[in-house]
Amino acid sequence: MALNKNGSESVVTLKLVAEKVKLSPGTVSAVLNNSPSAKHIPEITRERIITAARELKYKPNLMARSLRNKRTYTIGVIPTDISDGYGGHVIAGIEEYARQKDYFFITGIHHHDPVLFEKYSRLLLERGAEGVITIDLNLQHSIPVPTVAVAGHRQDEGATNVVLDQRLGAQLALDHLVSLGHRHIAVMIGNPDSADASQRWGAISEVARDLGIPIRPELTVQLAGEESGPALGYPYAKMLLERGKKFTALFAYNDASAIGAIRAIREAGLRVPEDISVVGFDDIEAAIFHSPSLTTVRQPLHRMGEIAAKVLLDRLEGNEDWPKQIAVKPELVVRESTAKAAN
Amino acid sequence: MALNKNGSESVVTLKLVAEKVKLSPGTVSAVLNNSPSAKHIPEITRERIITAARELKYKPNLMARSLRNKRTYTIGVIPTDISDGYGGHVIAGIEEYARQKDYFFITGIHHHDPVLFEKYSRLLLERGAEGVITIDLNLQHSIPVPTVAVAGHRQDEGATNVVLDQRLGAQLALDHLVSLGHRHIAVMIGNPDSADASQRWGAISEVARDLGIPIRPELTVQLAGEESGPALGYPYAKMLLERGKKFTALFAYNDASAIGAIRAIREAGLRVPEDISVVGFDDIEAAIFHSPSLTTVRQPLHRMGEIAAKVLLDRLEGNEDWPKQIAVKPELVVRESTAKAAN
DNA sequence: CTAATCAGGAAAATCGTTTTTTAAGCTTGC
DNA sequence: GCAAGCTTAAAAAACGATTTTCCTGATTAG
Repeated sequence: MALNKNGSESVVTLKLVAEKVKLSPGTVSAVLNNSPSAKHIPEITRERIITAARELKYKPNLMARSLRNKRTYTIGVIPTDISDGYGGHVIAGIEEYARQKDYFFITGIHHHDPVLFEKYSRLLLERGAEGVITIDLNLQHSIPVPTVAVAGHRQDEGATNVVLDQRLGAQLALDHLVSLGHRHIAVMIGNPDSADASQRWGAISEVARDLGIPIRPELTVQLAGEESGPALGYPYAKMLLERGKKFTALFAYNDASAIGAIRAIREAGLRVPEDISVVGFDDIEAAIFHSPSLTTVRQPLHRMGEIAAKVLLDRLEGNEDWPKQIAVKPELVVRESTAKAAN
Repeated sequence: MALNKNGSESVVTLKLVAEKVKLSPGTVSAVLNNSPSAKHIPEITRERIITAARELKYKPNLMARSLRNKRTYTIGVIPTDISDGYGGHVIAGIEEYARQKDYFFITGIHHHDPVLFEKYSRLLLERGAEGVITIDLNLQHSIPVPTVAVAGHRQDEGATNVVLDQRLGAQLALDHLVSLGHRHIAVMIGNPDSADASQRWGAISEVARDLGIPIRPELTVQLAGEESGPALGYPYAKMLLERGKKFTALFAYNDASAIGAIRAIREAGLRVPEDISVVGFDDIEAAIFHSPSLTTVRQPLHRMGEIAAKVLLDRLEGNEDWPKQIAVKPELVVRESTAKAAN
């Protein structure tokens, strides 16, 4: 039964501070919180109280405060995964912002299992979460507290979506390829399960058309199946190559599939980037570790986490005027996997 | 000002349950908690209470309970990083176990900065953390609550270390290399900052000696500096190669440095694994994404997180008989980066 | 001069539990 | 026949903060 050691000294309560300044706890509380009921307390008394509190290192007991205020200062975070190099980055951003604002966060990792999701979201609410952030979730289950979805596209009232500007991502990548002389560009379309797949593909085909190099259907494949990681990209890249249609660049759905595709390209006796340039998406760790290191469209995951936390906390603090959607801008990271078009 | 929606219906308190069964809140509480003071309550009354509570879906308010019990059911987790493919895995394990046991966890990510570490550990205690788990931390700062260190080697009273069995890791990797015919094995020794570096190097040289192929000093390099990721391994592998001493296998400090080393080896005109086999350590995501995919010693990070959580929670529940150290067993994952020795 | 206002702060209520104390109604023992 | 001892449960105190109500002098308005 561990007791509440707060730092080092024994616990100092409001009553203790009150005794020290010979005032009542209520008065001390009012002054410390600058509450309206303290407007008649003269400056000199205020200062006495405040210095006393500082000297004693008074820290309000959060449980007591929560009980009284009916606030828990806790948000729930529901990521698909945390160890996959996506969720972890977003969570790091959330953590940073939330801690700085003196909020807790608690999590439930569901691995895309709807039953677990259901269970954990209930659990988090029971635990007193005042709001929820979901990460990479497409489920349309309405949650009775303010919600922010990172890389989700929720339509329900009460939800804010933090999404990537897919149009810009497509623009950056295709501009880069076109400026290197590529005209025959193959595209891997994401698995329909993946939250961003359809929007990204839409953006890519629009931009390509605008650039005057519409994507030819015979140069596209759509990923499918349960696989994730590079094993996902490999077979589809192989299919693409076996069609025998010529292309000098491949815009993969993400970094993982790009890496799988590079393997397939090499096995077909071609080189990256000399024969085929490859662009990924996300900028996961492996993108820089790989050889050749990947040119890719970076998602500012940490920042997306921060933004999600900021929007949610603002709402919890009473801001009624919250956005339905926030788009963040990706950036292009040019590395070794892209080069001038072969001919 | 979000209120406490717990699930769907309006909040049901102990008093409500008490009214429904026409008993006092105290009695209901005693029965629900099976507390000693309820030992004279007859079975029939108990059942009435319990079914009523179930019907109303009564869930005790955690804040109120914590306030009264001086328990917070919260543990603090202090990782170096969460988005690096190490901390994230460990945390996923902690999360799973803690949630199942109805504990919260809260985090402070310090990125190896001692000032931040100091600040966050204080913060977590102020927040009521009853115990702390550190991840990959070598600092010797004593914390006034029960502590478990994952991949740390703390000597202070009150701390349990959850570590990898480095001896076994070394054994697995070297057995593998030796069985492939390697006799001239180079070793990268970890950065002294890294929690496991010295123990791992100790284990490797012991095992090598036992196998009759002592590691020759001219075939070792020690990593240093602030870099992490493959950029860390690259220059040191280069140095190693430039010495001109022959070796057919390299046991890198970890996967990241292994990947950097492979790059250096290739630039020197050699092939992996045909000319030089490379073994990594950790089994991060990039190990399988890389080409060639890495043979590596896998750390069961998720499991280490679970174990850490279990030990800590057992202690918090009153178990006085806790271990000072728990070693978990790595396993060898053979992939493409190792092959028969060249000659 | 009296009534209303105000300054300054104490006292009490409250949040929802848990735990300790008290108490009423029976039974039992002598 | 009556104190002692069970049963069964209510009542009250406590956890530590916040908020509302109340109180006492002093000041001001009419």
